[in-house]
Amino acid sequence: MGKRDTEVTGAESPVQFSVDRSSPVPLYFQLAQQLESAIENGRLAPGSLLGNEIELAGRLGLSRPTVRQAIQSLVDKGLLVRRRGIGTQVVHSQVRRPLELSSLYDDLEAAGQKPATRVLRHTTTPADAEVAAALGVAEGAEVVLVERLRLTHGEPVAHLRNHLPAGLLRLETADLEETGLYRLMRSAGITLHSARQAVGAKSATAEEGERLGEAEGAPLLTMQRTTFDDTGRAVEFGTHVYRASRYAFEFQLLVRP
Amino acid sequence: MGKRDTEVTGAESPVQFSVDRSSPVPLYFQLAQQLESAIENGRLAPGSLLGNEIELAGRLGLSRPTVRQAIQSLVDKGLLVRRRGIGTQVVHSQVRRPLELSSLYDDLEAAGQKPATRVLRHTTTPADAEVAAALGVAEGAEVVLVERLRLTHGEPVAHLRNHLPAGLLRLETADLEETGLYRLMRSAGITLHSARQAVGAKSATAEEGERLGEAEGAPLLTMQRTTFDDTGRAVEFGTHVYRASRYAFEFQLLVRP
DNA sequence: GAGGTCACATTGTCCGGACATTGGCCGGAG
DNA sequence: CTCCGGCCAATGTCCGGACAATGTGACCTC
Repeated sequence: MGKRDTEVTGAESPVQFSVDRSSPVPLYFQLAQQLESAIENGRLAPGSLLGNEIELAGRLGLSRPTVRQAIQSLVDKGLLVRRRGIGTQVVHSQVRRPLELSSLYDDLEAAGQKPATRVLRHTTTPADAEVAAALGVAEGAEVVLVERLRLTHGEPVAHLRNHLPAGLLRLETADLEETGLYRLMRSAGITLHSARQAVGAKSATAEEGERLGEAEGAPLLTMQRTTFDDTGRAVEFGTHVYRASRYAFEFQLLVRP
Repeated sequence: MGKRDTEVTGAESPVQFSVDRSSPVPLYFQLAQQLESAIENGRLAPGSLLGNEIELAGRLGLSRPTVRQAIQSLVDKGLLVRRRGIGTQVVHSQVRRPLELSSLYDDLEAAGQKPATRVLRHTTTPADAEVAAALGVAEGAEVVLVERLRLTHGEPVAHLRNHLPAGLLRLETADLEETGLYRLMRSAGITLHSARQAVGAKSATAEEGERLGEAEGAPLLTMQRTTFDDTGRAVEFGTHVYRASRYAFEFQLLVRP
């Protein structure tokens, strides 16, 4: 019950949308999802107009604010562009997902690389000045230190060194071997909010080369990251080193209007 | 005329807001700006509640949707966090600007580095397969090629190699020496929309070392970027190389909820 | 005293309407 | 033929209200 159908661009490929008022999913979200999938499937051709908001609302039995909210969420994602006096059209560029706060583990898994993790160290240690500043704890305070080697197909990809505030969550070495740190934090009820990153490059020292299977002096990609939860608390400080021959950061970014 | 004042957190430091209905600036935007500056100045303490939307609207003489729009824009920026049943509070982390589609020129200028540019090449050339694919033109089609050396304090920082579709804009070598490419494109009426980037590392070849003032084999940071305007057209394809000893990418990213 | 239950506060969702602003189209004037 | 002005379509802004969903805290019961 409570369904309404409609279409846009009545020309060649009429795309149908419908909302279910009995669903607990917000109406604007239902519409946004359907629009997004229609765009990804190509049922909504790139560059095509979306039809004016008022009529679209009328056909769906929704109000204009609700339709606008759905459209706006896709504009924020970069899938649509609004032009006053013209209409709303589908952006026709290869939009990958914009830069997310993703873990290396998820990145590799999404690429079908079957990541594996070897935990090299998992202890507590006094925070040095750098770690203390990043995590917002006193210098010398005990923090959790995790050092991991991330591999794909048995080959090392990166060396990950992370510091976490003590008592933030119960970390099990076995879990660390199984999945990524971010997933463990999320499933512990921590809401990741933002991160500050710095990406650079360096030459491998003898020790780093040994660890990663590269020659001394080989180019390495470095990343330092501090992650905050939604209360502003620093929940993680990481210093990571990637083999440049095996990994590069790829991402899409949008211009904030 | 048409001003209304109010405050939040009537406790110690009453923060005043006011909107000017005679201004052409949207009301929600006025409020958002005032909230943002209050947060940056610390007049709105990190972690403090913002007071409920209905009362805030009433005091300002605005409707709740308008107030919500202002708050929402700051939530999107990562400055505020909403919690249903609780209220809206100020995030208390050092929020720098999130990753923007900025040019190296702007980055350096913002850091007070007084960037200089030396144009090494500025011609047209047939597109090879890689450039043609990135720009969406036919292989062999004529495209504009610009090679620049970016310096600060007389020292090279990066070597920038850019390809642009022919006829996109009139590029003057003199302008390129004066400012960044993105600024020139924007002032030519091009609306930058999104970019796809890949960041990696490599060792300097003899030629690269020569150009950048580094030894052969020195670590370099590489970036490839394709930029699109709001119609989805590729407007620029760049292959850049940075001295790792002088430059690193720093940015903040937000979790998309 | 401990536990659960209920009221309250606050944000989330949604509606229907009104007017302003902008960009393109078309017709008329020069 | 060109240029200018006005009309039209579409999004932008704003209002006032209504009900739902969700944490918090106090109250009540056991």
